[in-house]
Amino acid sequence: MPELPEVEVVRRGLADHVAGRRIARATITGARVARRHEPGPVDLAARLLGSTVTAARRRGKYLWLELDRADALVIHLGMSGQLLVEPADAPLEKHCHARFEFADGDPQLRFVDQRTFGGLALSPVGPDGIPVVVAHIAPDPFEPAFDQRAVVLAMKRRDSAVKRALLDQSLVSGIGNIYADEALWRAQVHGERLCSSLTKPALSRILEQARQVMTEALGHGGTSFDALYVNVNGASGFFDRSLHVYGREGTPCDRCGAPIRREQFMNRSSYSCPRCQPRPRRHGG
DNA sequence: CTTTTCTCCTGTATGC
DNA sequence: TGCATACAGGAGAAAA
Repeated sequence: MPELPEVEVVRRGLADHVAGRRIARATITGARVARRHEPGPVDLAARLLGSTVTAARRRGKYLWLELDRADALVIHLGMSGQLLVEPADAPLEKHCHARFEFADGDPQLRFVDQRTFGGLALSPVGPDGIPVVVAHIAPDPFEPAFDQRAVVLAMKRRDSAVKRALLDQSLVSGIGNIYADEALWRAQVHGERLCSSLTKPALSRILEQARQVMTEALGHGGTSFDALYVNVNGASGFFDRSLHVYGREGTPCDRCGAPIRREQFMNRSSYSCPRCQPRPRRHGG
């Protein structure tokens, strides 16, 4: 559920409340949250002791805390991960997997994750400033390193559905199921159209719409459907009120009035307008 | 190499 | 009321 705008909201919260502070104690429980850290959660916690957080950074849906040491603490929220800034005496959440206490006292930072698709890892940082465990992810549309022309060319060469390409983080990062559907509605393209069947300007428009809808969502504090996605203060964004297709099966299209349809694609729900986004005829063309 | 499918997880909603 | 099932879906491993 957290996609680029939601992760960026969390990153800003970390920058405001955690940057510049020294970790006095880390408590990481359960092997799963630290599954990307081979030596395990206890070792991970021990290695963080005494480190000062120098910055909070992001690429796509990946977050990391830059530290005053070689490695960065990489965090992925997965489906349901939350980073919460709270006083030490706040009741412990049922699915709290990590707690960070700082040398200057309250507030502390907690990683809470119901479905445990998220996780923490320590990673060296490459010369480009990107942690090596994040290096396989392409730049997101908000980065200076994002080269839209190159992404369009890479998509054009692909023999797969355009929605699949939008969700492929090695092509362009940060886009998830919600914003992919919203971008495709705005561009008036069905997600099962093959990339290779779309013109370069059409592919370019889709990417533009993706960036645009994520910009707007960020301005609204992100999208939240159930209380799972929240910022570091536990508050939900309200961009869900501005969605045109996602989660709106049967309601009239905001452009033409046709009832929004829901289809299965890649074992997930896809929402689109049957009139504005006609299905491809045969092989996606 | 490219592309697709499977798997991980738990709370909530729905159906019989 | 209870039990079973579907669903939410990011990302990496595995398979095709």
